[in-house]
Amino acid sequence: MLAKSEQAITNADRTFFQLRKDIVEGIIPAGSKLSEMELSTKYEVSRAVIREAINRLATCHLVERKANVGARAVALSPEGLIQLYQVREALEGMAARLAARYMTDEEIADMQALLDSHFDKVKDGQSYYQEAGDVDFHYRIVTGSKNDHLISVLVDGLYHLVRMYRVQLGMAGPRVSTAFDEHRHIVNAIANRDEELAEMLMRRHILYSKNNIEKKLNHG
Amino acid sequence: MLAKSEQAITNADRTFFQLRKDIVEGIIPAGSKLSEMELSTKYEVSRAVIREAINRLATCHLVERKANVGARAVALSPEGLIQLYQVREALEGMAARLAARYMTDEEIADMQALLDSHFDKVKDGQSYYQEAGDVDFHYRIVTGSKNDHLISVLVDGLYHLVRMYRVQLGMAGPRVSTAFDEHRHIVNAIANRDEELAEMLMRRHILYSKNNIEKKLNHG
DNA sequence: TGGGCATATATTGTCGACATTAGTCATTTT
DNA sequence: AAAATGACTAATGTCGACAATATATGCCCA
Repeated sequence: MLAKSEQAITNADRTFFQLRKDIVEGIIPAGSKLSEMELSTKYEVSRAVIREAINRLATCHLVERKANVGARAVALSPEGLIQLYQVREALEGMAARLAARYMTDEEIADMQALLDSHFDKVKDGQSYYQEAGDVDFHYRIVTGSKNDHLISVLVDGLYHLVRMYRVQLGMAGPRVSTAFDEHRHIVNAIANRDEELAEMLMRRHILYSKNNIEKKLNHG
Repeated sequence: MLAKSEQAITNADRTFFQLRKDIVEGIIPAGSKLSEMELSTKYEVSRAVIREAINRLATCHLVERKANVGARAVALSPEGLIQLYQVREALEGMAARLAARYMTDEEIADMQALLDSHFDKVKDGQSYYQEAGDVDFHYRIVTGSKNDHLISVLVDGLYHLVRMYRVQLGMAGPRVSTAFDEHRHIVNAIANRDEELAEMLMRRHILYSKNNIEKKLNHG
């Protein structure tokens, strides 16, 4: 996996992570109401802690809050998925461009080595590539942009929503080997310091990925 | 001005808006510490309300919070400005593309009328165009994208940081008439439903705008 | 005299109780 | 009978006090 170095210090941190996990994985059903009282007994913390956790989730767009009414876990919808991937395309495209500009030669070499190890696994027929490897790859590109805003919006925000769609729609799909080739091409563009191509390839990659999930959403 | 329909319901809302304004406008100096006790007496609300407001500001990247230590207003830096505009370029470029796809003919006509009225003012030598008109223009494009994530990240997040840089670096600069022409070209591309061109022109527009502020930051 | 450790203080994190608001249901009035 | 109004209930919003943590101060020891 990847070390997101997101370690909980305070109780509110722990509760926030736990709540986020439960929403992303559907333990708390999408669209359901989040009662502060109920959750405070369930997670064995005070209401203030729950409130802070919910507030943080609201800024991640994982829950929607209305004043004096309460908060609900987000509902999944085709429109939401499309909008999500539109933003991903823009931001990760820019991330790839900046990665081609700012990543060190060493970081690029590491990423190439990572892809090689993924290739071995894919070759052996292990197809858990998508969930772990894909995330790892995109994570490295994004952090390689060296842009704190980009990193924050994607890693702290959108990626959890993406995972929520993937988990709750039961993604494991094909597109493993084809996605692998796309990753390889993107890394090559970055290694060549070709910003233009890196951005373009990443945008295409995201578009294909969106179409893939979209297909499942309409059929399943 | 523009009606952001951001109306305060609760005390935490009011305090959040007030605090945000004071940070953006430099009344609370950039980089200074935000003491919860101190602010609770100053704004005449309880610490819980201040805490919630600060938490919200943290997600806007207007303050940085460390557990058990406290929060500080963000510091302005050349790197921060560059990173900010890198994200703007990606997101607003995509917003222009989506606006060309999704805006209604009526919305486009309204925007053209808006530009006409701006043109009259610029022609008369009124140069408060940048602050009010520019914001209004970009706001319409972003909302025209019909993408909630895009709207939220830009309007609730980045734009306040952009304004913070502008205000605290004393922007009023030239680039009024040239920016106006750029706006006109972007609207034309949207009216022609030319997504590709709309995105490209918007990205160029943001780049020029960044270079303009960057120059001031290095000289002033 | 300089560095490390223990104490002291001030700030943040957490909690339970109270105030206020939204939503519901029954009652009343036209 | 339908709509409006009023009280009731259950949730969120707000508060002040207590607990836990980090920083500063001063003491002790090498």
